[in-house]
Amino acid sequence: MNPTAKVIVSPTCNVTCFEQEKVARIKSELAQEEHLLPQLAELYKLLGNVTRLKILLTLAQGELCVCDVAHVLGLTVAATSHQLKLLRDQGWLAMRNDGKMVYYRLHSEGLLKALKGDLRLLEERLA
Amino acid sequence: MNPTAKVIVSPTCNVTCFEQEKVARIKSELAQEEHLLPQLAELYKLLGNVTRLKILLTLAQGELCVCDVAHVLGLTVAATSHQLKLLRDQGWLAMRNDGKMVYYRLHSEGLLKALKGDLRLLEERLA
DNA sequence: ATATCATTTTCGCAAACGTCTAAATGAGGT
DNA sequence: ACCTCATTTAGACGTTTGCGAAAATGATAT
Repeated sequence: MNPTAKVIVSPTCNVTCFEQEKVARIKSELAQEEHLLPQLAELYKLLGNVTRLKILLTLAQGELCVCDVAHVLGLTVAATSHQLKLLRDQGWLAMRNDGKMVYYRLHSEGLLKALKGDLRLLEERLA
Repeated sequence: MNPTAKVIVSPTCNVTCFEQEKVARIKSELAQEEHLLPQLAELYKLLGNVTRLKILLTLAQGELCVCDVAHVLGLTVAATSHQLKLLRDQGWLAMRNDGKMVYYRLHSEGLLKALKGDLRLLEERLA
């Protein structure tokens, strides 16, 4: 097989491409799951923050009001409320209103299970 | 039970705390897994980016040189190399040197499996 | 040794992030 | 009505991130 036949330069990114047909195949396969990737990345961004991970583990113990969560975290109530909102906006937390208090809790078990699974991956790698 | 007995103001963060003993218990339990949380957050930060997710899915198909990965992504080689390095630095990618070419591949199956699991969580929620 | 070419590194910049302070909202209690 | 207090929102500030452009590496070929 003539090696030069496999080399091509992309018109879009001006980059040499060696395995042209393989790249093309991967691109088209990728395009099919592409619609889910932004959502998955959003989820991971949400989890990529120690404060929010602590919130999830905290609420795994049951619902708490904002200032108690803030107390656990050692953060401002404002900062805590902000992070709670981010988790709630993506549907992972639910809230309950009682007088002037607001109680937050996990909305589903699924997220916590995924989290535990990923933790296991991390522990495996350490071993 | 006297309600005022449960209310306390933190000396550190100056925040009212209602369920003092529950908060204290959660804090101490959290402290035990605290050493793993930064690592877990780092992993999630790494995954919280569509470009890097695409790289992982791309290399799931087998090893590729940097410029072919760049071609799949539609990005500069420099940007691609940068993202590959981030994934490699955390030990999720391996590289092989062949002449002036560098071939990257997944270092373990575990990460991809975790990723698929988290994707499933996302799909469940949509249903 | 010189030129070529894949890759990496450095630099700069615009956008996003995490927290704080301060102001706004909203629900009770007096 | 007014005050108090839990919570949320707005504004500001320093840090981090993702990318491109350009320079630096490193290896091969002539």
